[in-house]
Amino acid sequence: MDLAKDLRAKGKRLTVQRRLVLEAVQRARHHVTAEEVARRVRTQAAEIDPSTVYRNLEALEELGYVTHTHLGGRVTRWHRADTHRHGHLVCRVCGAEEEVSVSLFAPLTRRLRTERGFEADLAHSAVEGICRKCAVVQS
Amino acid sequence: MDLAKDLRAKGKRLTVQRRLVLEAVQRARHHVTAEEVARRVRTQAAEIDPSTVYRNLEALEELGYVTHTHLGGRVTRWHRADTHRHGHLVCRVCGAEEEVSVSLFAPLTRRLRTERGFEADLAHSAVEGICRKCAVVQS
DNA sequence: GCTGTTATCGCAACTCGCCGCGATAGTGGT
DNA sequence: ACCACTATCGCGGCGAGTTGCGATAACAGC
Repeated sequence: MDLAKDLRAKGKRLTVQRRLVLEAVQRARHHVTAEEVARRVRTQAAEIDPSTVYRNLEALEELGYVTHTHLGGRVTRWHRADTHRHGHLVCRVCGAEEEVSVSLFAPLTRRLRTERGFEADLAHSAVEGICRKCAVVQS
Repeated sequence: MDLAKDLRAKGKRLTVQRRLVLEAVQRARHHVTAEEVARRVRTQAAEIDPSTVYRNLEALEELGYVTHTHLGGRVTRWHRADTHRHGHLVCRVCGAEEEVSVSLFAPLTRRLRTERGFEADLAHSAVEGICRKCAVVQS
């Protein structure tokens, strides 16, 4: 697929900065914060402003290349859009993150759709709680 | 119940600022942001610093008087702790908020506990998605 | 290629939430 | 009442993320 052509078809342009931001997210093995993307990008090209990184992450999400997830409540993580969808469990005590299959959320999603007409995206926000390890310690 | 006595028993003090922050949250009909609390408080007492509001909300939460919920991912809302527990649905398109009974989350909570040993607090974070009204418009 | 249009960039400044520090003022003990 | 102790306060400043604006450069049309 031709990235430049795809972008142009949507009235967007392929800039050096945009390409580097996209590559940084795609190369990342796991989820990364915007700040991590900015750091990675700067090792490649001298002076790319943080605001440019934020704007490009937003633009690339709109175009369907990347997505973001809210972990905890304050932290936002970005990852490529073509990997399998999954939910997140975040421990409030130790901060550990676990991934869970979205199929676990399916019954709730279905119920919210039929009972409230609400199309939930449970993969977008993490589920906060206390993980097994910390639950033992606390009690 | 004697607020001052209750606080003292926990090694905390009852200051003017703390009382005003608590009252502001309790008087609020719905959930309020820290900034709204700060504004309400300032109409009562001249100069209360925003940082004082943040610290007091935190302290009051620790003491069990208030709780907070992450809506959307960026916004944090506070409310009194003695009302019934409930979950939140937030529409990504129009921003509308709906409350839902926590009982809807019970099956998922149970499943996460038995299968992953994870004690989820689904009332703490909002579920993002698209509400009935916006779903119709979009399609 | 050359040129006009305008998406995007870098910069500066701003907001929100948070933290460290010295000053202030609740609180328990005399 | 007064004093010592220390939780809490106001202030200044930091970090992440956002926004407005003039400058730059990607793209389309000739």
